[in-house]
Amino acid sequence: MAKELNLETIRHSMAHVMAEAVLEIMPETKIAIGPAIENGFYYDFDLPRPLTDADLETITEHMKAIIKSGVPFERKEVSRDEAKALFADQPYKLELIDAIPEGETVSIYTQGKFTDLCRGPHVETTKDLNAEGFKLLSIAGAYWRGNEKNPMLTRIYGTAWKNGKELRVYLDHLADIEKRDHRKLGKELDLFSLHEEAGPGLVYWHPRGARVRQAIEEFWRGEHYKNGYELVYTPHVGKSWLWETSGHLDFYKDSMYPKMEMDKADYYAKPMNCPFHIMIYKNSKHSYRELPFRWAELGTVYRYEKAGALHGLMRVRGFTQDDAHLFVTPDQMDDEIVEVLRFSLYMLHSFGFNDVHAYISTKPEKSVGRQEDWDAATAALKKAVEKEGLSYDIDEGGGAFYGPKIDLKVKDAIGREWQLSTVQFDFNLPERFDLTFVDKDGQEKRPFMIHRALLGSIERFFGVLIEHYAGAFPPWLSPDQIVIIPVGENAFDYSKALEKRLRGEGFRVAIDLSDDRLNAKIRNAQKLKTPYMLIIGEKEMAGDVVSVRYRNGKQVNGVPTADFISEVHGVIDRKEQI
RNA sequence: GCCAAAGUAGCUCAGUGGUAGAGCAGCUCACUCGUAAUGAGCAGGUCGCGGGUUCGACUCCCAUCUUUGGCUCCA
Repeated sequence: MAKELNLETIRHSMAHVMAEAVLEIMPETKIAIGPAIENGFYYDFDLPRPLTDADLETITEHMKAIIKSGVPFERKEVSRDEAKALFADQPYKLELIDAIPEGETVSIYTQGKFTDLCRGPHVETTKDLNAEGFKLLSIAGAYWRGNEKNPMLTRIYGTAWKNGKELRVYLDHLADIEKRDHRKLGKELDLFSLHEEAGPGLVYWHPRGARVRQAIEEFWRGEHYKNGYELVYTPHVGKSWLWETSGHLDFYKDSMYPKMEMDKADYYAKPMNCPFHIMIYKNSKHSYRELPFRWAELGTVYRYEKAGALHGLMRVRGFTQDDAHLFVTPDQMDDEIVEVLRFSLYMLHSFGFNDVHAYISTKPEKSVGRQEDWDAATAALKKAVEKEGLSYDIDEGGGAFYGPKIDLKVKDAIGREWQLSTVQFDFNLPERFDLTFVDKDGQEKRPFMIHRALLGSIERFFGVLIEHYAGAFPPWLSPDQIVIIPVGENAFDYSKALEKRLRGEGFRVAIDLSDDRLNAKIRNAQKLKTPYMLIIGEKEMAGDVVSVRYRNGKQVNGVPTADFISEVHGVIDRKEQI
């Protein structure tokens, strides 16, 4: 018996076993498709009634029995008509059979009493599956063939592994993901909240969350000045003229907050910052000598995301983009792209993301702009990515209609990918707003426009940071960098003076003057994941020293206060994690 | 928007067709404490919101809002 089994084959076979189990329980079920996916499998069903978690247990029991019965998976090639006869009472399968291209073999797999239309491959017998190596995870809705016009089927997700040990490792990983959930940590660490009664998808930054945001923004602004950007501020609303000209009203009206009527004009909350930066550009005539312009703004935008799409900080209706627009002459394009990319990587690394992968998206079928501009811009993107030595994939035809782009995805501490930076060419807006500059030859020419966001949205980026660090931010980002914990009341005055001294150093300092016992104070500081806890009692007061408890439990006693101060300055300046 | 589940105190959750309960947090009092929860007491809820059924609804039904898991979408 083949022992080197492919996980994908195991998972796909597991999906068939699940379908058999579901049919055993509810024979009138119509089956759709059941592929292997990353970490597991799913199968879509058209069921006679909704499922409950109890059903998952029953299905699991049936699956275990099928696995233990050790029946073989038998492949058979059949004609189209035979297949149709076999699946006469399975409408979804009939549709799939019709979709198989002429000339392609139609194959079916049978295990026990269950036969499925399937290309395979499968394990030899259900004995190759491990009854302890799988778990049904969730029930969800899914459109037949992924089209929202089609009926909604019930999808059961499961995970499957070679054995129970591998399954447990994966389930531990899922538990880790749950522990890092930014919505949970946001509450526990008192960072932010959302209020359904005040409007879904709108974020309230609490003082502790706002401190993190301020640290992010302060760094962001400083680096932008250093890198040749100018910072601008623009309004939050604008007349419909802006969005008619930009084309947003045509394409995205349904995703915009509805209009506000005022003085016989229609105003909209901005879903994008671009037209506003363009207004600044259009405020005067520009010479080639002035370009490039690099204008950045932490611009808050509003988009009416569908109710079901909202998710914590990751998908919201009001958010702040770390946006910038570059207006460049065609011959500045290559250098500017290289610089933007280098800057992006520097920023991502500063926040602790060192595993970055690039995705270049090229011209889609429907697009605006000249072919030679698309070619040049796409070539510039590729060159820049290669120059930075980034690994990349090309998504042919995946660009927006207005220009090619690079997206940067980072891997977090537990290997999940998040898309953060994006650099996009825009051949549309310069045309629509008739942007020009006067070139050397005295002719008016069209500048290139590049949109870019390094962090994406501050809200989402914050969510990613929370999950990446599991709430234990590096000191430069931590809401409280230091908490002072007096052992007893007689150390209160000294502790307050110390707090003042440390604040004077620019540190974010908290002090625990509650009447809790020392143990409880440490526990509370630990739960807030404060990087440095200073225990202050008789010994420390006597010698101008501090006893430092790090949040990892490490403890160093009797550190001269001045030494501690310079240690923390160093860690913050170098943006180190401790 | 679609499918499904959920909504009970600030948080985490129990509970029942006869108008609600715990732990933590909060407040008060006592203890003044040396490395992950000191003890006692008090207070806190029109059980998401609106209808209906019923002698009686937090519980059953309908509608609605929101949240969660997915699907679709994501300029």
